[in-house]
Amino acid sequence: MSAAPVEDVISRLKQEYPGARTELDWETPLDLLVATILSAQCTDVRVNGVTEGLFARYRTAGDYAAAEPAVLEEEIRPTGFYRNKARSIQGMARALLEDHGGEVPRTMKELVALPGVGRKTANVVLGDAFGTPEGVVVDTHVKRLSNRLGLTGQKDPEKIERDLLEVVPEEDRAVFAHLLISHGRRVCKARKPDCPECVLNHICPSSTV
DNA sequence: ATCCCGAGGG
DNA sequence: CCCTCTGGAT
Repeated sequence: MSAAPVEDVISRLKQEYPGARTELDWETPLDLLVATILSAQCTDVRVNGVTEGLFARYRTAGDYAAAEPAVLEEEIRPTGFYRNKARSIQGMARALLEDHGGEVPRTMKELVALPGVGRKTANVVLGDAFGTPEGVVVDTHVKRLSNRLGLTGQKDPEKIERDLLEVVPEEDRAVFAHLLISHGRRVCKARKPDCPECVLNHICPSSTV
């Protein structure tokens, strides 16, 4: 079967998940930036469990920069990759202090220049914290569902993003990832996709029903 | 054994 | 392109 029409995918998922948004807990752009760094290869439920206490203690870039590395490592340990993530957070925080007056920058170019921040994290911050998406968030769910739906045949996240930018309307850029992530977690799961319960099963080239 | 809102280095 | 980094759930 050919690729699912992206406008149908979006409209049906909007009906299914009205008000879909990030399920990471955050108050400030810095919170979201840290939470997104912590979310690598980790469920958002686990990230939220860690950030609940973390964000109460670390309110500014200076707080992260001043932390004892071993202490921060222990505080974020349950999210996995804790040494790399602690290094990323502290390097990112120092770069904010040195180059951006302690504030989170608002452009893709500046965000991806921060240690530990790639396009995925930058797209999350731009789309969700600032409401000015420059691209499309491609995480493990967006990657999997975009391939199953035939919206791309690529495996590399940057190539997937290029394909998606061509077909996803600009006004839906930010919500698109949240729709696919919501659906990916509840129905179009990695191990056992629940095709009989999927609202896209009639237009999905990978549907088993 | 596989997967979870990845990034950096080789 | 590949590999590594890490822990916890399923």
